Amino acid sequence: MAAHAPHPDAPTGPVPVTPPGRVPGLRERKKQQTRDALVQAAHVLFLGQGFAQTTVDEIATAVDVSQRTFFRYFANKDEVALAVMADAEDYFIECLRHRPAAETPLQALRASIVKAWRDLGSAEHTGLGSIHSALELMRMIEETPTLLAAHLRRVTEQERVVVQVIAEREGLDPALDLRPTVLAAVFGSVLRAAHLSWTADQEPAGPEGMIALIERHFDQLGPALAGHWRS
Amino acid sequence: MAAHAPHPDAPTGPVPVTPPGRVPGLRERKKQQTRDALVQAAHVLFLGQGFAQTTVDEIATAVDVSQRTFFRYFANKDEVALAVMADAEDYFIECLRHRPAAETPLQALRASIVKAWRDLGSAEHTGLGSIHSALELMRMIEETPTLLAAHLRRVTEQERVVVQVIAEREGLDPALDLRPTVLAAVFGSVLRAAHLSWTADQEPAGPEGMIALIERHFDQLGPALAGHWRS
DNA sequence: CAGATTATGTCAGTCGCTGACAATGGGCAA
DNA sequence: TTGCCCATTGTCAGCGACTGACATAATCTG
Repeated sequence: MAAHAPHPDAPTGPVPVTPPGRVPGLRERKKQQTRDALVQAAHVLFLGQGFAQTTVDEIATAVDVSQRTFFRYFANKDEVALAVMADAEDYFIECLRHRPAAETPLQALRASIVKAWRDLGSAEHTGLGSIHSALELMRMIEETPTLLAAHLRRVTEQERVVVQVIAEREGLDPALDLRPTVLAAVFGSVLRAAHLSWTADQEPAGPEGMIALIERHFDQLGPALAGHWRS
Repeated sequence: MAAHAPHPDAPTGPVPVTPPGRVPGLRERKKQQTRDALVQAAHVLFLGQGFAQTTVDEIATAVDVSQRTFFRYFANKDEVALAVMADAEDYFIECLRHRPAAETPLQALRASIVKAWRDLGSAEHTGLGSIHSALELMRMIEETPTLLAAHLRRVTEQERVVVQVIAEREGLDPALDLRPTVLAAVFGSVLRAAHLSWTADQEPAGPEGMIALIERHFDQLGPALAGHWRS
């Protein structure tokens, strides 16, 4: 589920981070707890009264912490809304890392999102928040300019990670060979197109519906790049 | 150069908009003037002391208008920084609209950005601000999270326009045929990859260098999507 | 030259976000 | 257990982005 450093600090110094298999300890647990509570409360409020209409104060007092504490967990209001998406993306990267080397890069990418969606869809809860509410979130993101902007930025950052993973997988240097970069970019854009057409749909089809949409978009990659369309 | 409505309002009512070939009139001219001055002043300040370190007040007083007036021209601080990019994108769309129908959709897109960059590069000034300062702007955008986010959002909005133009061009309904959407997405992502590698370069190569970069990235489209890379 | 429009300035206020400092409370060694 | 260290939190004060409301000044229309 990836740690997600509280925010400005990434200690990395002595060893405040949980040693591999050790029990987190009370302090760490409470932290995770309030973080989760903040995300939870924020989602409820956002979906109930809208993103802009919800103040950070409301979220904080709902969890009974100070506003200042909220900002120690999230750099800004956007971040708390995008938290679940971030976790999902991390899981996708994990899937990608475990793909068999025999697969084509494009195949590996495609198989990874499908797997990620299927797993997160069946798991019912990604640690918190069902897939269902995550989907409502996606629609909200698409409708809220500032959120959409922040989300797109996150996505492009993840794309860099994808470039790195693909490059390692194929034993290439992304600085010399443009293919990993281009592939990651194309992959990301196709995914986003699928997301968009998903949220545009009035029908809130389940995760399986989303997977179907993704597949359909990928299937159009070849035809779209092909020569003349009227033949 | 596309109107860019002052902001919250889009009259469209009687006819305050300039009738086709009529002289703009004093009021309109002064408006355009202060708008340009604001963009100009903002760029100087941004490049000189950084985006975050520049307050809206500074920009406004530099042009000798109130802060409130600034916000009547631009919805937020981001917008004034992205204004030139927006104009460039509008010009690109214009180029795309005039591409011969004989070209493949992908060819038309590719030819359009190249033409857009070349024209804007040789024109020396896009109405204001040379290409050179525009390039510095791009680097700043890439380095400033909030600006990057806003820029990405703008880009995806332009992608919708591209979808529309391509669909009309080929006589398709984008709701039924996914190819325009997928193509636009892929095109946008490849372009962005080129932009990124541009700003990553220490060498501030001119517009021609950028065109070369774009071409190189497009040439990798096929190879990137092809099967196994190690053959 | 009126009188209708429209851009602009002023003012006051909300909200996102941050630095500084003090207080609380868990982690841990003696 | 005791007591020290340090992390987390709360409080406070403040800056800057942004907005609504209203008054003023400028342009445009006839």
